[in-house]
Amino acid sequence: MMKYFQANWSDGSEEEELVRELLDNESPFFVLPEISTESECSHSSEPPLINSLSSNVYSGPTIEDIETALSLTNQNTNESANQSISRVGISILEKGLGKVDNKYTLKIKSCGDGMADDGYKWRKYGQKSIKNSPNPRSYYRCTNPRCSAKKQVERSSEDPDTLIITYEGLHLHFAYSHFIPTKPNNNHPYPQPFKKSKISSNTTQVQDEEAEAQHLMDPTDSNPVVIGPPEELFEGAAAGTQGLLEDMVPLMIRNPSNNNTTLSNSSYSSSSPTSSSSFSWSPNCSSFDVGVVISSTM
DNA sequence: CGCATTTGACCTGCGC
DNA sequence: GCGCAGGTCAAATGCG
Repeated sequence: MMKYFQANWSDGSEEEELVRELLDNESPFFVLPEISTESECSHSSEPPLINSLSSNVYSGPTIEDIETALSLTNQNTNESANQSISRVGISILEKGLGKVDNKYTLKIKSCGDGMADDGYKWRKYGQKSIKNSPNPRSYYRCTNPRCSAKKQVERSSEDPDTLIITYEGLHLHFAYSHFIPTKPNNNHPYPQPFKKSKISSNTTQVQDEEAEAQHLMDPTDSNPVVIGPPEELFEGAAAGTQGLLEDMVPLMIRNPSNNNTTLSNSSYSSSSPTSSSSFSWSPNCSSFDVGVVISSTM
């Protein structure tokens, strides 16, 4: 099932994008539980306190580091430049965000009993006690049937307040923010919520979608990356009966005041200055690997 | 009633 | 081959 995903992981852009999201303290994608005397997490209505937390939560690479890496990505196109980019990426990873076997590990302060909320909707599918560790590890899977991104959350044995989150796979949600600005004429600025569908009852549809994704990512295609006009892709997703974009809803609800930030802060708003104003689309923009999740454990 | 979580069973990979 | 540990599945359970 995952075989057609492999080819894209070596492309550093996914890594950069994933790193970027993991570190983006201005993004709504990583909302930490609120630090307050009321140990209650602010989920949907409170703005993230990332800025105030960042120094406590994460001492590794900053978004500026990622910006630097991304800017280098755009300014350099030849092979030597790519090697430079790779070095930057490695540098970023070495600064605190761990990467092991294509899994990204992020250590954050849990700020109480709540777990970090990265803004996505995860479904817990398992929990295991780990040998030599007093803390069990929880396994989460993205609830989007087209996204098989997973994450593992465990509490650090060294610091009970620190959560170790291991991300495996690239969220297709990365692509959402790139779709949104492309529909300025749409009456609804954001994708409309879809009626939540049961995963178990949509097996056939999911299979169809996976087949579609496989088709889109067919490495035998003459152009496996450019899968068509992005607008068509967007409309196809938005017009479909499957809630491809449904996860955007909690995202928007979570940070309604951050929508502009989300949009303007989209990775390629700054990384594609020379691209068409209507859309940023290039073979290097692999965030459009819709439905693509890179699995490192195959 | 629908959905998420819990949790024990099962599967798989790896080292001995 | 066997045992162990990590990862996943799925029935049971809880909750709104």
